[in-house]
Amino acid sequence: MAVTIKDIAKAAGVSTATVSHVINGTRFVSEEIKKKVNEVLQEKNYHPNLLARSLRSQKSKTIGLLLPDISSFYFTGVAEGIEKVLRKNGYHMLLSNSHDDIEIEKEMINVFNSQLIDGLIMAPVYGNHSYLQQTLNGQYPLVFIDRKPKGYNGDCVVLENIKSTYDATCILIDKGHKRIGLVLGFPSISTTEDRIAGYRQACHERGIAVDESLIKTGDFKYDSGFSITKELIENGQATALFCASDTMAIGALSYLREKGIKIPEQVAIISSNDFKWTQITNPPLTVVSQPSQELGEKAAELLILNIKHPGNKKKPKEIRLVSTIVLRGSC
Amino acid sequence: MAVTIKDIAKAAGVSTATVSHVINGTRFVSEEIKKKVNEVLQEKNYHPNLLARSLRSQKSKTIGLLLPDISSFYFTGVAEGIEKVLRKNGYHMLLSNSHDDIEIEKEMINVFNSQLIDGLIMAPVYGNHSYLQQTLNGQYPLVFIDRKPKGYNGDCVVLENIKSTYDATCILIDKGHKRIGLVLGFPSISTTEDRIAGYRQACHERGIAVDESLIKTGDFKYDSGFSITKELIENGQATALFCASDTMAIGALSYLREKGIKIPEQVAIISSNDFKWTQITNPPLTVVSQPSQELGEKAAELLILNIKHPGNKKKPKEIRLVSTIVLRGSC
DNA sequence: TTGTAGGCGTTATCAG
DNA sequence: CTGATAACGCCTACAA
Repeated sequence: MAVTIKDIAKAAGVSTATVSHVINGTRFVSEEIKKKVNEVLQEKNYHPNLLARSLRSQKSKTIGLLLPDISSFYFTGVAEGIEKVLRKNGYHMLLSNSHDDIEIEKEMINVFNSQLIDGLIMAPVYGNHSYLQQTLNGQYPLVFIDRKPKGYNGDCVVLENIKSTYDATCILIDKGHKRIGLVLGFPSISTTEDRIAGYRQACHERGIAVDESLIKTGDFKYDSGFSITKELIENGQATALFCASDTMAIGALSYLREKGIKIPEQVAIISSNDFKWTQITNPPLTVVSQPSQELGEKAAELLILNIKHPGNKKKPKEIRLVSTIVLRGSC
Repeated sequence: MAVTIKDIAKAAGVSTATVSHVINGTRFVSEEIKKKVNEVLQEKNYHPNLLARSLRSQKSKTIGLLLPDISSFYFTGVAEGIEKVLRKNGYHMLLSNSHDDIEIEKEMINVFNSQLIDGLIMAPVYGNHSYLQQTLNGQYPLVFIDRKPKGYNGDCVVLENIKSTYDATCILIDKGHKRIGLVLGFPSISTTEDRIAGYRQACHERGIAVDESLIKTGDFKYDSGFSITKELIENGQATALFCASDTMAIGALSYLREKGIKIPEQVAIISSNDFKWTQITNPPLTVVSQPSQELGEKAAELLILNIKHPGNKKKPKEIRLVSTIVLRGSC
């Protein structure tokens, strides 16, 4: 049995209230008693029961993080940024994986609803999130990351995907490409839609007709990157590709390499996400360097702000971070 | 205020005990009452307060996971394996990052000691772990992963690093290399020591004298991979490299590429960890494919076993998983 | 077959 | 300045 505040009180000859106040510094205690209590605390190696504390204080100092894929390089960077800020503020993180499945997402939210967390950061999966209206009764603040959910309005921290895809497309067009294929993630999530919008805008401004068959959606995974690329090259005669994720880009590169297609001579490529390994492919990849850590930090800061000031129920806040394009040999 | 069991009891005209028993199916309740209670439960959208439940039952159904680097591809795979098994068993996961710093590790363990978790999985950082003897009073079971700690004995799930490094070294020696450099992680952690042991054994058996200056330790990061490689090549005249982590291998490759050194003609390379991107470097990397997900799964299974059967205090169990070498163009 | 009531370890509200 | 004591929400003897 772990040692409790009661044990300390008895051993120090004071009340539990005094012990609690010594621990938390929440009201005046004479130096003498304080010293005595601290001694006993040390001696008995006391550690507060956070469960009991949370139950009583209605604050768990824990936030939930719901990611669609915890082994994605991108989301891992986000998680690290979040963790950094949480640590600095004395919060912990309960991590879950929605596996990009809305049923699992709902299930996890129900778990989080059990007073376990003071706030939630989530990347909403593909699907309709209007269910959050009922599921979540403003029990705790919520910050969306990476994607804006459908059917629910809330604070979010996202990337300027319209602009970065616009820029990337312009770069490709300016290099003379007319058939640029998009290797995208899930359809009808905001990042995918934004990317398509940016692409269309660039094509439109540069006077290039958009061939819808060059816009393909997948699931962010290697295999879909591979197969979409195959289609775009074989059937679509694409001469350039924009990949929405590093993992899909690896799939794309694998296909190109397998077919002996030269980069960038025959097919140019720009990928999202900048990781160390993008420098050592041959040629090195031109990438949209997404500030994943910073996104996590901003989200955590915003969430903690919302936790500390629950009153601020104005219109949802939206933070947009810009990515930068790093030009390398692949285009 | 969230709806409690008391509210349900009042609304359904029964006692809290009955409600609790209906929820948990823990004693007989007449069909009629059961139906009524369930209706109210639905209607009021009740969710149990897991904190209160945990406080009462002394079980939180949550385990802690302490990793040295949550953005490492390898540990991310481990986390995913753990998460998978936990989910299947109705457990949650509290994730923390020790940043390979023993002070942070201690601090996090103290947090975990606060009855928050039913068990802990951790990859011990570089340093002495005898402090665990006092810090941990068998409050909850603990499973170490990836590395065996110094100064503390406990269950662990690790990789057969002696054998895999032995095999890798043999491959390089058999290709005619006599000056094989080791690009390792932290000194005196078990994985590093095991790798050195495997290397020595291979050299010894093949009649090659070990030049100690070819054995270099770092911190698993890109920069140390880069600088160690520079040293090994420039000063050590190494013609082959074994890298202890993917990230260090990227650093190594960056250096080699920068210097225009041909792989594998001038320098051969074998790296730990098999990720998709290792296939698209030029040439594709020969790797020690480490079963990171499986390691996570095994660790979680072992931990849950220990949680459910606390009596088993025999000698610490040690599970060793074998890696397989995937031959590609880099050696 | 169901209800009452005590307690898990804290914090917070009273008194004193 | 400090001590009792009542909650927090749930589970579970024990009673009825």
